[in-house]
Amino acid sequence: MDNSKINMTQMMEAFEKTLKSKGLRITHQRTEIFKALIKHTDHPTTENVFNQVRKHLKSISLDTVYRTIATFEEYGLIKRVHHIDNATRFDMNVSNHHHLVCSNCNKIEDFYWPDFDRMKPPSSIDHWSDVEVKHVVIKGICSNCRK
Amino acid sequence: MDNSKINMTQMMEAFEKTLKSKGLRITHQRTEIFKALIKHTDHPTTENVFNQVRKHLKSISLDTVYRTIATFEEYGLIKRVHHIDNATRFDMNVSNHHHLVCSNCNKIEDFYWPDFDRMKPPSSIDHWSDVEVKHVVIKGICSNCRK
DNA sequence: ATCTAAATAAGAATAATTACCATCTAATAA
DNA sequence: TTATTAGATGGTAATTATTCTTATTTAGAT
Repeated sequence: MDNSKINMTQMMEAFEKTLKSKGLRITHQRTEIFKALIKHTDHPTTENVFNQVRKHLKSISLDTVYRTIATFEEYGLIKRVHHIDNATRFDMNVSNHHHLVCSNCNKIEDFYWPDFDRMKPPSSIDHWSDVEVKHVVIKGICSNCRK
Repeated sequence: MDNSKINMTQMMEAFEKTLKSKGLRITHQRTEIFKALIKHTDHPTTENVFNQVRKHLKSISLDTVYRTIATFEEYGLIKRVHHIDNATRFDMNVSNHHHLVCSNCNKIEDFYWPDFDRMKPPSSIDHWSDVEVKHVVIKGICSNCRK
């Protein structure tokens, strides 16, 4: 068995554990949607996920994908990426990371920036409380488009 | 005459100069839309602008507001704010600044962070070129919602 | 004042997302 | 294992944001 399958199994076990601990049912649809999200690490739209899941579950409805993704987001299993074009995109990477967005093709790439993560926000925002997200978006031209 | 009117006059003159230099016509609609944007510094949606302009130009069409805002954006007169909720929002502040977003009421507030602006992105993104935007979004609870 | 390309209004079309409700099913307990 | 039931789903309609189309209007040049 190759590594990707071992990881997949581990991820699916963690997924089921999370759902159970939240009192959420483990349905065929949720399982397939989660698998699709693992497979699509390139910030898919809801439509992308829908099409992927349909390959294995032909009766899946788009609304279920919307609802399920919202549920996953609510329980921290995925992150909603601030809209870049017109469709919302999602990210299985829930660790602290940032985004590169290609001005040309709208591709989104994750990157890490520990030096930034360690910075304290300026005192001018002290009137805001519960700062739980500090996210950087950098726009430029990706290596593909530069060619 | 109070200061706000002096500033308004200056801004409108700058606006007309910009349009002329780009070969764009100075229409009644564009003028009213620009005035509405000056008035609405709280990151309005297209619909917000439309409603404001309608007070003075009852025949304005929503499509004109969309088109005009796109034109203004193209020529650097306003900035598009990365979607936070479902509607796109705009910002008359085209200087280098960042956004605070309230997790509770979705209010967007501008802030400045020179220490961040001076930072060089991590070398892990060196394969991207033409980095022209480096923007931070901080999420928290605004002073109003904290009360 | 006239002309013409650019801009607009009105409404239709499209795209993304959400709401509704009848039906189905996962999880629990008998 | 089966019955029960609240939670989840499918299909479709509705809503919301945005863009397109086309006939008409108008800003700015002549």
